[in-house]
Amino acid sequence: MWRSCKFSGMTSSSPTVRPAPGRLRVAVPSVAERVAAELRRQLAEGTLLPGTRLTESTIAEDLGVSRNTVREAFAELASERLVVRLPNRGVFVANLDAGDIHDVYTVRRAIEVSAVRGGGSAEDIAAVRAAVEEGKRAAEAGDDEALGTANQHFHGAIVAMAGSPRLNSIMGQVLAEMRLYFHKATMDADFYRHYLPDNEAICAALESGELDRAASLLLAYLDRSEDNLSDVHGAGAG
Amino acid sequence: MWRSCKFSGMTSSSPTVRPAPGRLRVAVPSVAERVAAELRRQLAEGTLLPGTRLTESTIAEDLGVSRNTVREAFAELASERLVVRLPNRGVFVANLDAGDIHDVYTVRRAIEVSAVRGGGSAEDIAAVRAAVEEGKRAAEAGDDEALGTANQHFHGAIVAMAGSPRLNSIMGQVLAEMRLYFHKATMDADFYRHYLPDNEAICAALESGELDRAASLLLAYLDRSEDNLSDVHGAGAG
DNA sequence: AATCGAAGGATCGTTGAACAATTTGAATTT
DNA sequence: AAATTCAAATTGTTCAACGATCCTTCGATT
Repeated sequence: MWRSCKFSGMTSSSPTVRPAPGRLRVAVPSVAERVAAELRRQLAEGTLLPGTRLTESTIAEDLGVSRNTVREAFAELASERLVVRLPNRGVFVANLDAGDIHDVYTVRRAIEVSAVRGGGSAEDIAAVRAAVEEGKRAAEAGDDEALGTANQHFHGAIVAMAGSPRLNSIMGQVLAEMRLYFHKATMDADFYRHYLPDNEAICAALESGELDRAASLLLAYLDRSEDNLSDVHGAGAG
Repeated sequence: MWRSCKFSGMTSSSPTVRPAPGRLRVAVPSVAERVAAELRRQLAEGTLLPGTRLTESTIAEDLGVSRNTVREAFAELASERLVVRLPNRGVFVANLDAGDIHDVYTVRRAIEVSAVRGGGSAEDIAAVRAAVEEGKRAAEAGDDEALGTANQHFHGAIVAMAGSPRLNSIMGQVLAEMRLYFHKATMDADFYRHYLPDNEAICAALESGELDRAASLLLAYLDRSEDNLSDVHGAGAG
């Protein structure tokens, strides 16, 4: 269940290292952050499925870090709702139910529509366009994985138009939650393929400055997407 | 700077306590959570001002907990953006700048407007009304503190209309960030008083089902509020 | 005299071990 | 079959230690 993936060992102290004199150090992530990143990666990848229990000591050993550090990583992931902490019982990979999915879409409707209504710079819109084309290429190549990724890029680019670090961060978390759900639900191979025309239409509306139109297209898209996903859920899970 | 406020001591073990047989225990918050709550309280109250450094060992001693526990609490507060962690330098109370304020308002515009557009149940709207009246009473009583609180209740009730746990949580964090800023900026005693008519108008529009009108009133309110706050900032801080 | 660089001290980051409290599941009893 | 007891496993929390890093001070150099 746990592939042994100690990441790059943390420092052997060579005697005379000058610690990069200038003020511009690259801010090496702490061990706790790296553990969180590693777990996040496995969650996104589907190695860790919803409901899986994450035992502190096991993860500590597997990653070669102390329990306390794992704990800090858990706190981070819990704040992102990727894992759930049951007091005295342990940490479990979040298992989204129908209500969560609806809630996630409520958040997406709020911030994506708002971002579209506010419009964006030429570069922002170019990034949206790039995601649309990325999706088309993935569809032609028949790469479903890449298609899903492109779709997330599309919606990420939509939110990025607002130029808000906080909205970007929220969107990132929400997309991570959705990824979690996707691994649980078995869905059509071309689940995303249906949305390519929507993405194209929304992007076109943005490019021609029809913000209101883009917003209503997006809203309709999100509603439909939520419906489809709920159907999948009904079929795929108990 | 730190009032000694060890919270209720954590358990002396009496020999034969039966641990409340049933499954319905009240989920006592962990020590880390209580530390986070205590710090959050002091941040909201203004005891801890923006820029203040929070030293692990000091807080650990003051609250009578271990450094590791304080660390977990810091992680929680950092995820809420109430404190900022500078690697190897320490944890500081977040010090919002003009960009942060703008960003916070971007988030508020997104989620508050969206919530209003979606409308709410009779109870939801009644809660909004209650917050409006709470504000009126505070204004009459000349209680500025209560006025600010009522205003936050008003906007909290707006978002609560969406019935989304995630949006509520986001709004809670955003309001906490604003409170942080308010303690730093010295503003007119009746800063909020100007907004009472706006709140009333928005609430009235909601009650009569004019959702679009309520949404545009709210949007205008938020824009004006952001402007006012930016002015205060320009005057009050360097 | 101003600048640069080398000690010193303080604090953070992380570890490892320890122990109490709690949950869980199995064995035992009624 | 239901209830009770008991032991094992895991979490929650503390404590002590140590290297790494930052900040300050002090002294040497140009």
